[in-house]
Amino acid sequence: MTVTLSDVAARAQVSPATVSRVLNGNYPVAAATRERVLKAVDDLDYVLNGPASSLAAATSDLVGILVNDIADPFFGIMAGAVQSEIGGPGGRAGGERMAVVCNTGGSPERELTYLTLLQRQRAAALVLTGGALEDPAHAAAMSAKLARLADAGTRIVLCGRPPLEDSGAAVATLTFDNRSGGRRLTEHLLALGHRRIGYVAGPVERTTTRHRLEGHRDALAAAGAGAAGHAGNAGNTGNAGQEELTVHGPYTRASGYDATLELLRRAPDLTAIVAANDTVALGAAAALRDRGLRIPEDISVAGFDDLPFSVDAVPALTTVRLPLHEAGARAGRLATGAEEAPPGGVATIAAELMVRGSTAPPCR
Amino acid sequence: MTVTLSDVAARAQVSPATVSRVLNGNYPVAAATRERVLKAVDDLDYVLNGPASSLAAATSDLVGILVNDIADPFFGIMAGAVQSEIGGPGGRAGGERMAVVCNTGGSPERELTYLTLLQRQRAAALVLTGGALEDPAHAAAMSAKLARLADAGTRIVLCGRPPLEDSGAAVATLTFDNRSGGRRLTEHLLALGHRRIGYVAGPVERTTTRHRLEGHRDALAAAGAGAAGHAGNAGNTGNAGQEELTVHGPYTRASGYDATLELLRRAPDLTAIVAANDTVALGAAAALRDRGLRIPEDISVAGFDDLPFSVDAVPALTTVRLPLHEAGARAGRLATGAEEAPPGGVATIAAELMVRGSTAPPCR
DNA sequence: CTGTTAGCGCTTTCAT
DNA sequence: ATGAAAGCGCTAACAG
Repeated sequence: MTVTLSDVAARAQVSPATVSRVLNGNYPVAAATRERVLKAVDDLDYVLNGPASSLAAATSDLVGILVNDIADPFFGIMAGAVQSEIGGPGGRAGGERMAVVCNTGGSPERELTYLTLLQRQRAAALVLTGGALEDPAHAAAMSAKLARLADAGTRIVLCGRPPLEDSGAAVATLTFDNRSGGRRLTEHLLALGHRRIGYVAGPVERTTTRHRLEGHRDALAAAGAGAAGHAGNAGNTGNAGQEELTVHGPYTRASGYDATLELLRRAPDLTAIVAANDTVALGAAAALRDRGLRIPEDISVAGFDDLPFSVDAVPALTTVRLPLHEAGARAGRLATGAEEAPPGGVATIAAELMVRGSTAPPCR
Repeated sequence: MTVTLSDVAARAQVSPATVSRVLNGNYPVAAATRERVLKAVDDLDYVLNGPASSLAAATSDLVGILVNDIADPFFGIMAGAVQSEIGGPGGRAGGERMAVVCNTGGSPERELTYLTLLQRQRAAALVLTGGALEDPAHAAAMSAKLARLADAGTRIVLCGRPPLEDSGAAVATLTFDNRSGGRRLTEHLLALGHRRIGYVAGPVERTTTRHRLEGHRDALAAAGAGAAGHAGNAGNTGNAGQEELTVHGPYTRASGYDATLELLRRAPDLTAIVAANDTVALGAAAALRDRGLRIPEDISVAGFDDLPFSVDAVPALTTVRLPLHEAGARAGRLATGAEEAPPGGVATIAAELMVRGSTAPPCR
């Protein structure tokens, strides 16, 4: 019923082995023979049996992509870029890899389970995107599983995630400089004259959250120290009270909205709000608007990531640009071996401050 | 080196068949035996070989999802919803299906190639999202391939795409009512008093583009007829000049921007612009702003889809809401057989008009 | 409820 | 450059 390799072989009057060689193009075959085989394939409408092929070859052409949430453009952009480079149709000849996108929803169990599932599929490569959970037990479990996968020949790439601590596994890492980005953003606000800055952070125990927040606090601390040096007055820029001006929540618009209301309650004299990312910033802006506050006249707002919609916010959102597409594309090339791993296995990807209309000097 | 089913069997002192039965949970096994097997699996850190399993069972647990562009939230939301229902980790017991997301970029060749690739993988199901190309040759090729896939046992679901014309293949279809949505949106503008309405359409030869545009023109035609009936004056609401007020382009912000400038050039007296979707509308709004026009005082703007960012536009975007998440989830259930196909195989999903701040009566 | 026995369709040495 | 043959690791009848 279903046509197999040997059917093709029979029709082309060659052995199954030859057909296989033609199809895989990884072995010399006489041009004439190749033509004959290709014609037979066409005549018979033959489609290779992937599982059989993967079983025999002990590897598949599946590339796993782990994301928190594919509906979020932050991940969608990276996933799309990875895909464009792993050689789907239209890619280089023979490259017919497909992307298996796995939504972890930020759950550690699912992350681990997907790793197992991908191991089961004998995935050719694995790209883990976005920040990592900070739980040590989970990190250890991940490292162990990744090491096993790497041993089995699966290429591992981290994209927008900090390098693995321990694991001796050969893992290529592209990490975003969230810390510097966060620092530069807050420095920008400080330079404008802001002193009371609210911070809507991401969920706790995630590297992205922590790094961005640390950058923010680094900037505050530096400014506080500087001010103290100048006038012996650390004012409100020190870390005292910083906790009070920080609210954690998921990377969602709703979280930005609610957290902003809460911050306003805690500190009505806020002149700026920094959000964990652009989506959260949109929620923050909505809350401020609903409170009758003008941006940036009454209060400045800033985000992070520079997602496509951010430039269209009104006023346009000041944010930190992460080259998501470029990073994803590079991750895709690393996953296929088309590009060399960076020296030391880790490359840090710079974040760029984008100053736009949503931030301005505080009006006194 | 790598541990196999029989290793587990040996350790648990049972036959390989029993281990397989435990793992697949589709056959009665004594509780005690099951425990023993599970323990051996755990001890040995055994991971099932997916390709081998798929080869023997003649089916895989892969579900293909075809999208135009996964970075676009329109597709990201649907893909995420499909995924959440096909029973990845955390889904119902035993359901360990994974989603293979295929970016076609709107290219017919890639669409076809991905179909072949998924056929090669013996995908358990296939979800095709978004509008279809209108080229008859391509449509025929798609139908033929889908029929073959369906024959081979792959469940086919169309999500947000019109039903297949010919194909006798058993395909479940969830189609968006783009036409009604488009009509209602334009009716809303007409009711507000707009008569000169520009339309930034999507790419030609796509069903989504055509249906939305037809809805728009239906509304105009109806209004023209009505006006004629009343006062013998079809004014500018007839189809005369409609071509001039329509510009086609891709579903991108840039297209919205450029097309709007072009429309303004052609017809400076426009009082409203309808965009093919929200992303395009954002570009249109940006162009208008750059031209110094206020929304909605000087000119109204409307989109389509109601993507998450649309409510945060300033002013909030009037648009047509498509229940992308719900549709995707349902498609996922259809793909796994968890839900019955709708009667006749086709369900039309209603679009809901969302009137917000970006549309208002034209000011004379 | 459990074991035995054949393959599933392909790749890949090893010959020639 | 091509063919022959031996599995890859698992599932699914079929017995018992």
